[in-house]
Amino acid sequence: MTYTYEYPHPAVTVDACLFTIQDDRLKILLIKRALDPFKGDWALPGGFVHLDENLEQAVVRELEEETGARGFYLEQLETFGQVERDPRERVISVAYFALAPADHVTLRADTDASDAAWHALEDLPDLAFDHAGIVNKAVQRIRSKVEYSTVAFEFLPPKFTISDVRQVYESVQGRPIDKRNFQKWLMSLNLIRPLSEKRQGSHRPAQLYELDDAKRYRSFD
Amino acid sequence: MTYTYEYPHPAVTVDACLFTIQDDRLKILLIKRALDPFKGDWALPGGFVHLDENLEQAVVRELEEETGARGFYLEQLETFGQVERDPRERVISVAYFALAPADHVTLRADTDASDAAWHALEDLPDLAFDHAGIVNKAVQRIRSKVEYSTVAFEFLPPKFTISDVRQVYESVQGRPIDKRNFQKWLMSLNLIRPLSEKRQGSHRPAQLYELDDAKRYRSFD
DNA sequence: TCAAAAGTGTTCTCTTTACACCCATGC
DNA sequence: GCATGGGTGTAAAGAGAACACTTTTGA
Repeated sequence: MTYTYEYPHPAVTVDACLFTIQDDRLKILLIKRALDPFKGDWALPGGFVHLDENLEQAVVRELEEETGARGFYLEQLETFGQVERDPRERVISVAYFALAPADHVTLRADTDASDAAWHALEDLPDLAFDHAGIVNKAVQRIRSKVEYSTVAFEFLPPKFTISDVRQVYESVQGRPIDKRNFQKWLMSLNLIRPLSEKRQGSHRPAQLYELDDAKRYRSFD
Repeated sequence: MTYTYEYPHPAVTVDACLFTIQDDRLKILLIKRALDPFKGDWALPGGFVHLDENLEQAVVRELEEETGARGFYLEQLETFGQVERDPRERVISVAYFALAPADHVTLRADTDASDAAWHALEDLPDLAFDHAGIVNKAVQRIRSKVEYSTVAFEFLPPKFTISDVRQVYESVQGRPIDKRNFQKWLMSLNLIRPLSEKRQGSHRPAQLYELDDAKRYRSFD
């Protein structure tokens, strides 16, 4: 079956930059392409938008296919439409970024991808298409968003300690943060509630907190 | 002539929110649609992306057709792709916003538009498609961008007074700003250079300045 | 001489930063 | 008892906000 139009139409894809924090490093999910073009190269998960689904639905579908997980924080990043970005035909890609706690995701390769893996940002392989540029933009966006909003909590599981939160900020910003100042600041935001549990370890137990759900995502100011 | 594809393709358009400041108010350029759908309604200027042009080129082309002007500050806003947003076929629209000094633009209606006019934001007519939502997003974006970058200067002509700058900020933010604090802040940024001219009026002449071009667009921090 | 906008400093408040020691647990 | 990360306060500096009068011109 074929589809015919009076004017030429581009193809439209969605691509996702799914980030998580693992081993105190910001990491991104990449898939190894099983098909040409760029067969064997690493690339962002993504695919063509179906005509009967919204853009967000397309990203959610693609991410679910790759990771088996749902319910990521998802936000549109930017649309990339350079004429020559895909050698096959004119392809306009709407890029999204998504955030998830590492344990929320179970990787599974599907038909489009021969492999899927987390990659630390400081150590990325060469990427297919213009995906390196997309990843750059996404990283910039997350770094700045963490400064003026509560997105950082999207990297955390439902129960967490204050040190967990601080480590997220340190991983994203790539620098150490003063423990006392950070705690004071975080508490002044009134975002989190202490639980009656503590986390045990071979040291003093740490108070666990949960995010006040009404405040799950907000900008400061 | 027709165009045939193996899979269905959406149409892709660009839409532009061109803002200016006129009479101390933030205004947006709208065109009155000459054709169905939404014939006779006001809408954002825009049109279909040609397959041999980049997205930015498409916006520049469309704006030039409507206004006869070039060289706007232009930035991608967001892509709108709800399934039902256009009654004709699946249309995905990449929205941009553009800023210009009022005197940079001469309106001219072309074949697609029976009319083109500036509209104050507090007094917008009903808009075609989902354009009201696009305008909302664009206004939010400009308001916040003015706070953390030098975009405001894109509303100003090459020579301006400090009061001119302040009035831009007041118009965008919709509230008065303390004259002394504003001047201190602006000067501390080291963005502008005094000229040897002054602007005359029926009051004390005002020092004219120009923007240091190396600093035309930058974020604070 | 009056109306209109230009130009100019100081004080106070609040926010941000720097910095060091004791605590509770597991081994 | 020692190693590990958890938990806590104060002082100094810097940024932002409040606030009023004199100057220069054209009419």
